[in-house]
Amino acid sequence: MKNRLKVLRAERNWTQAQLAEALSVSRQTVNAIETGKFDPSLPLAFKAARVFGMPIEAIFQDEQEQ
Amino acid sequence: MKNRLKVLRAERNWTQAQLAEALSVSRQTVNAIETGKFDPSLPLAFKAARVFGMPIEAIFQDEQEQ
DNA sequence: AAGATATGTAAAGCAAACATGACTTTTTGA
DNA sequence: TCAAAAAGTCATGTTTGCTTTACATATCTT
Repeated sequence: MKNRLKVLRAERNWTQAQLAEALSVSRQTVNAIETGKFDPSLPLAFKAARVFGMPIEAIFQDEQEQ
Repeated sequence: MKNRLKVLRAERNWTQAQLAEALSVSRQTVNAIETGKFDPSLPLAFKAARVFGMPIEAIFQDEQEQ
């Protein structure tokens, strides 16, 4: 699962801490997701979609082509 | 998190077991998600979107309006 | 009535998604 | 240059997604 969080954050000049607060998760969680340590839960992905005002698919991409 | 899995299944005349196989999860997992016991992971939501040929938002709905 | 099929549910266990706290490294700006 | 801010990382703990096994119930056919 790839994601564009870092880019979307940069476009808005947000820090990981600011995004974390907008999503009501910890800064470490945002960092871990950005660096690919784990995938967000579905509810968190929905929150991100709401925060960025775009569909989930525009933020997260399934890299499993299978 | 609400979902339309039961309806989408019915439209296709699929059993929970058939959907489970298409998603490569257990039948109990499909049942638990349908009955709201827990939310699917993001990768599993992507799989469902691929199986049904529609965006994640057309299958799962965030009911938190907050 | 009896068997087959579909669904619901429960318990136990594992792995992944989070949390908190603390520390190090990198980037930034005055 | 140097300090502050941002980002990265590690350890530890809790919660939740998901598994397997097992059993109960409902419906449908024969």
